[in-house]
Amino acid sequence: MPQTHLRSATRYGNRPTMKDVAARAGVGLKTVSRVVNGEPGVTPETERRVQEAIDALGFRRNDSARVLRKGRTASIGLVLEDLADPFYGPLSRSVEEVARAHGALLINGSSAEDPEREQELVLALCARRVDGLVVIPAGDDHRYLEPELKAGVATVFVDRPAGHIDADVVLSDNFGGARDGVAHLIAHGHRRIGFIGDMPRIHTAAERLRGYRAAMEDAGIPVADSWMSLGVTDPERVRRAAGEMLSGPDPVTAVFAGNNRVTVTVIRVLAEQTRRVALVGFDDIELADLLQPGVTVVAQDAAEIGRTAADRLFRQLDGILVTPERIELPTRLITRGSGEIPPAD
Amino acid sequence: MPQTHLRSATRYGNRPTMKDVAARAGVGLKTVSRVVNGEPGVTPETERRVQEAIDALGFRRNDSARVLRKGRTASIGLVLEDLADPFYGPLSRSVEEVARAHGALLINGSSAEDPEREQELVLALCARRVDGLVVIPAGDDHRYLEPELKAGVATVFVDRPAGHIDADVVLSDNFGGARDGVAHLIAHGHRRIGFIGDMPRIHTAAERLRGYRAAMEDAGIPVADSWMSLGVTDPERVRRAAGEMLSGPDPVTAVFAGNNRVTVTVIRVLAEQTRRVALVGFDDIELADLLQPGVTVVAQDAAEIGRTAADRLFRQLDGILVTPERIELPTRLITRGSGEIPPAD
DNA sequence: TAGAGCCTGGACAACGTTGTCAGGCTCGGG
DNA sequence: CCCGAGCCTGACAACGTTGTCCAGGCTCTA
Repeated sequence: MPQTHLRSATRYGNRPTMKDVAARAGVGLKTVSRVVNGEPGVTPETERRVQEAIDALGFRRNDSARVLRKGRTASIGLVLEDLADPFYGPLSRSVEEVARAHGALLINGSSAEDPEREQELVLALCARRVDGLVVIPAGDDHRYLEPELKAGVATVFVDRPAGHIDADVVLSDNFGGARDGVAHLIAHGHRRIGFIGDMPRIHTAAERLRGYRAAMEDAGIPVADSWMSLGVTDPERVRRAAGEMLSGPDPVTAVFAGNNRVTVTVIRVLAEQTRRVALVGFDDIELADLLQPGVTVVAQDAAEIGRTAADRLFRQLDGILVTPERIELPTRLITRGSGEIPPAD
Repeated sequence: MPQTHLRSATRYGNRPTMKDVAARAGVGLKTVSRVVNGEPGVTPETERRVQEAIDALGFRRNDSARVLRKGRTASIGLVLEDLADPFYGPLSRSVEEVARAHGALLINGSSAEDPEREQELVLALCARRVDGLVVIPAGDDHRYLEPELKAGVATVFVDRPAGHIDADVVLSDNFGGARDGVAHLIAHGHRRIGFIGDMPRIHTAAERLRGYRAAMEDAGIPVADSWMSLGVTDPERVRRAAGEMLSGPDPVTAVFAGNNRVTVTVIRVLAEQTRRVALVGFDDIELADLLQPGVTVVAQDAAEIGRTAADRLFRQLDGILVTPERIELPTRLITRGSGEIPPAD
């Protein structure tokens, strides 16, 4: 019995509880609770005594117990691909900002594009009873979330729709953006245009590829297989892919890069070329305007996407929304030079 | 009484509890707990029945209750300045990676360089009983953390030391890095070198300024006041500051930029100059090698800093460390061209 | 076949907080 | 002087889980 007491006392390294504060202030437990939560009905004198005890003991309310009692954690989870990616930093920050406005904290997790890890993270967040989830999906089957949705966990998907479940999704107009970007190249006289992008099993990559194809078809240009390189993002392979489409029997005069990582590598490759090759990239990159030439991109607004998703999440939590929706945000073509280079052949 | 039951049932939107699972499986509550936690002492047959009930009900353990009971949350907090800053993304990611290896989740918070907000965030994290804290300080007085430290919250400061308390800190060798960077300019013949940095009340800024002064003094070069611009980071003011030191009566032939944001703006200003001015920046920036000329920088390894800090945090949690230490990580001078431009005067 | 020992399962308290409710006090009016 | 209204205060249960402890049934051996 004394042992039990000892253990409980060292539990959080001797953290005082409301009971301790109450004892020291000579009041009841509930009175302490009232003071801590700013509830009315406490005499100034009593409040002063309690506050004194709180300061003296360094008391800090235990939110775990509070959550258990109240059922709301005032925290939301954000599962994304990789926080180190410059696209996700601002996105995460804007989600945090909205959460903060609603008094909630943000728990971040990186899935590293691994579906299993995504599920693991999401379920861990659910076990902590986050009030809501913003998920940038890595996998394409999210039925494992059904019990959670039924239990009332607000959920918004971002960047790619959820697989096999009906949920809100906020994303950029990947198709339209890519189509416009490629059309821009065509408008500048290009016909042999290369495409380097991620695996089509990734929704954004598939949509952008579709946009590329649509633009080419609209212009009546048949696409050669050698112009497309899919499932390629690591620098080494992008380098090889770009090299091939630039030197083949039917060399391209322009390249459309499917995402920011690809764009960066393509810039490097093009810098080594003697021939001038046009480039439009999907996603903006920092300092793109300072390069020679400036890099023309199809930009998405990561912060705006995050804000929109988080807004929707909290509206779900307020019980305002019921029907899952798909929200597509427009992209913006930013011309800086690289996309306006005329074909050299 | 029936009302109470109704409320409890709708608490988390009808989330099943171990009690519900136990009832459905026809076993005791504790048996469910054992199955969920993989504890021994359950027949395969019983386990099967329990597992079935769990799946049927979509049960997910409530970690809030678990935490309350066990005293460990398996989560750590990271308070930084701004997750959208390219320096902090990789840092956060590497902290997350270490946390993950220890089975912990990461809660992120951005202080926006506001001391009050920092404190608010840190205390909110403490109320949630995070096991540990990694803090990039915004304020310079952290005595408010004393009760927490005493209560056993592991804490590591990053980038700047804690104020008025004794705690671990992991940072770059800001002084040495800046001194080396400036010495590099001096070695290339410069004598009139400008310095643009943040307010000296920020530790890193002060250290870098000290490094600048040390390098100049080592070379026996007296520093003119008009060469130094402190407390300047927003583009507009950097622009003005740079303009002044480039056009004054005693114009500089080289600039040392105190952080990544300053560097970017200075690059823009220099690009507009006819005269060629040398530049070395503190912090690496993306694509720095693709610019004309490439940007010479003093680089810190954000990921390594995060990893080191998180490692130390968990070592504290394992009870291995006792004495707070200051760990300084080396910086690396990366020459790319802009720092090797000879003085033009 | 009886007893010892092991294995499985369940009852119960506790973690720290908050919602409910009732008791006691003060104050003013009749 | 008494009574009711209104304000403070505190006792108590409950949130969902896990640690402790004990009971009952089984196996194995003598």
